[in-house]
Amino acid sequence: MKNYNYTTYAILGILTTGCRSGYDIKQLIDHSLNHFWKVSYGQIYPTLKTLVEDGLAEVQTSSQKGKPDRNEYFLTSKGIETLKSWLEEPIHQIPVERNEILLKLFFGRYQSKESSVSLLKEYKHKLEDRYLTYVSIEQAISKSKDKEKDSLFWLFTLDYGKRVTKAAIEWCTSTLEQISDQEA
Amino acid sequence: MKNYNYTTYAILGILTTGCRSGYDIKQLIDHSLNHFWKVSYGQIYPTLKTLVEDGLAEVQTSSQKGKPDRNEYFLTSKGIETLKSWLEEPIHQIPVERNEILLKLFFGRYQSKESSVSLLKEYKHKLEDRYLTYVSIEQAISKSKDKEKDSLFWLFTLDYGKRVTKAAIEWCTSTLEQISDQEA
DNA sequence: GGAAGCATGTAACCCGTTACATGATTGC
DNA sequence: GCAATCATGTAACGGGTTACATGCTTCC
Repeated sequence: MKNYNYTTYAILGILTTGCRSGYDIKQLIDHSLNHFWKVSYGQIYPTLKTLVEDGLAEVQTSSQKGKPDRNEYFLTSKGIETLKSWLEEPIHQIPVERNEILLKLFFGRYQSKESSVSLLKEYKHKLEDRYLTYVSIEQAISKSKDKEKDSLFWLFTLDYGKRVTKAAIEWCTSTLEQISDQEA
Repeated sequence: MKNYNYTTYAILGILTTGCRSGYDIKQLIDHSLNHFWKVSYGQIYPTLKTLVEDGLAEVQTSSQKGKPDRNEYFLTSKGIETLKSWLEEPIHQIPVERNEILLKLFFGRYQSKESSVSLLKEYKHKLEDRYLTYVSIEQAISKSKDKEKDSLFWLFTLDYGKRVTKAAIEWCTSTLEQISDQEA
């Protein structure tokens, strides 16, 4: 079986959730996977094309009144098999997150104390925003009446986001304290 | 002032630490920045070339007995200015970490319970390894007699790695429990 | 009249990894 | 004799973002 990149598997997976068009896929990613996965239209449309070429999906163009035509994609059984076999594959390696603030802090000696402090404060603020976003998405999923079977798994990914973000916020607090205490 | 990519700033920063050659830079990154930054030779050598072209650094080729020639790079004052002004710039956005295991879990409904469990266990194991690596690097830095002024900042970045990794490990434990409890 | 949402798509560009090429010395 | 370490570099490829192009409808 041919190997695809992660983006292709992500799209394959999203096609199982009821999303059908490139536009739908983008919406779902932006609203539900955004904390650990991003995809642009520049990837989505070409990928959908190759899915069809490789027989993993089929297209159907539907006309709608008042809206542009939609190309709707449906997984074939081959598509479902490809997805499932990827899901069963072991994880290759945990990614190294490139972190701009750590890079700047690493060279902190060449920076004023004030500058390090303001970078950290700003970063902390962004993390706090992110945390609140996670909480609100979590509540939206928990409250939704049509408890899909997916929702448990979606909550797991949000829980990950919350825990890791919280740890990062605590690190900001601790680091800010240490920088302030230093040669006070 | 021209804008460069992060890799360029990373290399600019590393040149302040006493590393002089492309080889040295790679060594330092692999040993000290590896938990939040990676760079390959395919980036280092071309970048060093453009640093010289843009007047941010100067080269000096030195012959050594028993070893190949080394191209040693030294920052110019323009290079130091460029680094400093980047350090003072605010962070643009916190990165979205692409996470393969979250992507697979997101589609967990199409996967057997056993498969999700084994993915998580394997992931947890890798995180635990990573955690231990951080601890040992931390100890090496703390014990080193020549306490450089950099070491405090280096320890900050390791602390970040430890905290975030620990949170991720705890998430694995919690998620594994929840999957096991489910329709037991 | 204008913004926002729906909808699809391409081309240029940037960035990064991998594989390849070369070659000397040291230690097992 | 072989592996490892030191050392530099390029080319091909893969992946991703951004900007651009198009155009209709609905709501303010």
